[in-house]
Parts: sequence; C-alpha cells; structure tokens
Amino acid sequence: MTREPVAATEVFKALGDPIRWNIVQQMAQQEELACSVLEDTLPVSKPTISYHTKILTQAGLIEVRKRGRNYFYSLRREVLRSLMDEMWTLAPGPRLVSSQEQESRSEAPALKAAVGDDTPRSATLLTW
Amino acid sequence: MTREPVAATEVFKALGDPIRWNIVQQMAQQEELACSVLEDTLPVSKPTISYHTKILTQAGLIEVRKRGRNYFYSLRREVLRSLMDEMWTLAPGPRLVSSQEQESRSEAPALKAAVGDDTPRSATLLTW
DNA sequence: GCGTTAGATTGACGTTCGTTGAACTACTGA
DNA sequence: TCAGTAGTTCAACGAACGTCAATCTAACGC
Repeated sequence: MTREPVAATEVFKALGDPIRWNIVQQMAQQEELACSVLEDTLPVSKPTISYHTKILTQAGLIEVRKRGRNYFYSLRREVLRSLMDEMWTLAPGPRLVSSQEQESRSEAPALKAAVGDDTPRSATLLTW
Repeated sequence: MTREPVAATEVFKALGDPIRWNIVQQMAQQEELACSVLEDTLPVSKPTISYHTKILTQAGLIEVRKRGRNYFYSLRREVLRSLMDEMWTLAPGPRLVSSQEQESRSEAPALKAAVGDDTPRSATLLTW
C-alpha cells in the first residue's frame, strides 16, 4: 500500500511551477482529469504537458490511468495532506481562513502572464 | 501590515531545495537564527548561504534583522500557514499524523547526500 | 587611524529546467 | 490492413539555477 518514500523537497519542487500548480488545481476539482482537457486549457504544447505530468507523477502527486488511448490523471490527496502535516510541525496553529475569505480569494486578480492570460484558473496569490 | 502578495508557486519553489528546506527547519526550532549558525551547519560556502537566504526572503518566508555586523533570520510562520490553507482547499481533511508518528518520523533514516552527510537535520521523507 | 571580521554582491562556470519539432508507440475505426 | 488519433519519448536549444572565488561594505576592537 505504501509506496516509495519521496523527499518533501521533491514534492515542493513539483508544486513550484505555475503550470504544474495549475494542473494540480484543476485535478482537485475534477476527481479525474483527461489529458485532452489539459491540452485545451494549458498554453503549452503536448510534449510539455507530458513532461510536467511526468514530474508530478514522480513526485507522487498524481496517478495515471490509461483507458484505450486516453490518459486520465487523478490527484493523490494523501500526498498533499502528508506534506501539510510536515509543514504543520514547523508552523503549528489552527486554520486561518474563513469560508468567505476563501470565496473572495478564488476571485482574486490573476497574476499576469503567470501561466498565460487565457488560463481557466488564475494564479494563486498569498497574503498575510 | 500586509506585504506584497507572493505567488504560491514562488513559495513552493523556495521550499523545493534541500538546503533551503533545511534552513527553514532549523528556523522553525530556534525562533531566531544567527547567520553564523548556518555557516557552521550547512555544507556550502558563505555566498551560497547568502544566495539561499535571499530567495527565502523574496518568497516572504523569512525575515532578516541586522544587529551590529550580525544577521539574524526568523521564520514567518503565517506564510507557511497561508500556504497550508491554500493546499487545504485542494485536499481538505483532518490532520493525519499522530504525535508518536511524528516522533518516529523525525528519527527516520536520512536521505543520503541530500544536503550532506553531516547535516544536523535529516532530509524529510514523506510516506502515505 | 587601521587591521579584522560578518556577511552581501559580483562575475563566472557548469548543471538543471522548460520548451519545442520530429519521431515514435499504441489504440481506434473503417 | 491501413490511415488517423492520443500521447509519449527523443534531441536540441535557451533560460534559469546553484555554486564558488574574488571583491566589496559596514561594523568592531585597538
């Protein structure tokens, strides 16, 4: 059941790219995401998408399922939670954000050219 | 009070390097950390340390205080928490790790050559 | 003043990363 | 069987990253 342990820094590095973060965000909403959707929503070529999904897979963040000639990706939320646990030991405390603040944040202005101007989801900005 | 908003991916990228992750871990324990300590504990030269602390500062993760000719760094935990909040919206759920599991994890075998063999803290490995 | 020390900056170097066109593989449907 | 499609792999490229020696700057002690 337990897989190869992955260094925390490798997961951080995987999340530290706008396109990959965008992919993870999309997958968090869809439960399972077709590769073709990524081709439509991301402003990069097919090989580039393949490159990024590979990095996410190696970091343990996503799981790949092949059905015929189509590929489907799904987010491995337990990995994200495991990383959050690790961060929590460094900065323990209750969750800060109220539900309406989450709402407003998802409508925050996009960081321009972070992943292209016509991207479905805007870049995530942190304020504190 | 609120500073320049920083993209989440920039913070992830800052955390995605073994040396910087090590620095953050040390600062989580010390409340305030002298630069000289980093020079003693990290297997890299002074300019390299300066380079990494600069990246952490730009990501908003640490704060610099100069006292005479000495520099002191401190962790900005609210930034880490803000990032955790963002991750939580993607993978909501309770914390997973029990206190004794945290204990055993901190004693986990080091990932060799992740940041040098004589590093005070071992590399963080994730299991799920 | 003047040498020393702590740490940042600069400049150079090799390595890794992100991107693409081209070629390839595996599946589909007729 | 064979053309078309979905997605990967390969090879190459420029850009960004991580490292260090050398240099610089500011504060210290005398």
